[in-house]
Amino acid sequence: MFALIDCNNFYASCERVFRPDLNGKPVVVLSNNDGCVIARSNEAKALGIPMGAPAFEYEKIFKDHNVAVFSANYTLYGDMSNRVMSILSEYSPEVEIYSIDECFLKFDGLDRFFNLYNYAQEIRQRVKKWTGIPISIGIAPTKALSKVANHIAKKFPEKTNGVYIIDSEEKRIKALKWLPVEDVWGIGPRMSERLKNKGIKTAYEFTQLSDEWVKKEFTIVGLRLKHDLQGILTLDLEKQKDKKSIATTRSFETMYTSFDDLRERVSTFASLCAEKLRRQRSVCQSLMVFIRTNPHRKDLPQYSKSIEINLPIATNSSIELSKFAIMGLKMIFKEGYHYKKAGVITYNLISEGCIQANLFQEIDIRHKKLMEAIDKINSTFGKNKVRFAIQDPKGIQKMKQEKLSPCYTTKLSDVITVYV
DNA sequence: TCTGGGGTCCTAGGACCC
DNA sequence: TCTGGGGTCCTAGGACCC
Repeated sequence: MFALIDCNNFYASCERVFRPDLNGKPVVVLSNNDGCVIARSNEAKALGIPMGAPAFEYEKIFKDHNVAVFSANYTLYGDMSNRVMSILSEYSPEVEIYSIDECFLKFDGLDRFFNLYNYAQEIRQRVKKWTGIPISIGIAPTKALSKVANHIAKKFPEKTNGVYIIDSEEKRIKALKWLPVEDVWGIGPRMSERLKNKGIKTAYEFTQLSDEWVKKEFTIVGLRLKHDLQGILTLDLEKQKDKKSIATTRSFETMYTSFDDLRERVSTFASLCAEKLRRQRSVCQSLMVFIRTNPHRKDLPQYSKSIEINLPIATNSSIELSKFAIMGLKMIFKEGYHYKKAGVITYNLISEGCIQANLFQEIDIRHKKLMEAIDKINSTFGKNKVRFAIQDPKGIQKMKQEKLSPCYTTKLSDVITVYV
């Protein structure tokens, strides 16, 4: 059996852990630049605030209903996620961390010794007690079905007490007949539209289609999903693998028109990518730089361009990546536009130990030591303590984050104070 | 005025090989 | 009358996830 554990309204719940006064009240978390709503407490959902809603369109609702609004605090969410995952890992040797707030556990043979429902309730209580984060658990013979079970647990919290198990054919069919096809994991807007055109409305009807048709229309991906939903074990736990691409992209709070401003951003993004590469001990062989104007500003001329660069020698040096990213920027930058977003994406990643030398260029071995020193200093004394002169010279805030909460769990000066 | 960021996998088709 | 057969690799684009 597989269990899918999912944190309820994760980012909103993280904020609430340290603000218990917000329990029972609507809470939303906004994306970078305080742009869109990316997490909502149940109370906020009940107010009709949709996922991805532009914040400025909902300001009145926020105000009228006293909604607690937060800027995304990824440092906090990342740390809380680690805490939750480490607790979950104690309940099974086979774990797949699927996203920041979701985790699959494999319960092989566990049902011979434990009552799975009680076992799952114990997990829920421990995670809640040790971290303050509420979770839901779905258990079923396959991954796709555990997703379905989780959906049910979340939809009917009173009836299920946050745990639902699909352990019989009757329950499987009942669940699939209840689940709208667009809510199936792996069926997105395109697929569900095509299914609806064919008259398919529920997950169950999807599983009644012929293998040939599903494969023809939705490739092997769709077919695997169909089988998994039928209870045929198709999707297994996946091992934590190195990332195949690493990106740093941002929208700006204001629009930039000068090359120098973009150069600062792009070199900072390249350095951030380099840091992430070093953390996973990878080097990249290629990078892409893109810049674009604000597509929502129909009144302004639009421009969007990207360029890919193959590096002569694979690297994770901030200096090298920054140099090539700026080189790319020079080739695509055009005067006269208001730029709103830029990014650097590194790909064709290989392991640090497998760098292929280049006949015409030597690897500067000094970079490796320098990067090690920089990473060490920054991890000991705090982010960005050492950075390149080209980056962020005045330390200007480049993102709108007006409602940022403290880093309660990762910064000593932000630790919560308790008055007795 | 104000609209996020970071990933994965699969396929078709072109270019190339012998 | 009437143009072989069997491969690999790469890339762009599309779909999906959170």
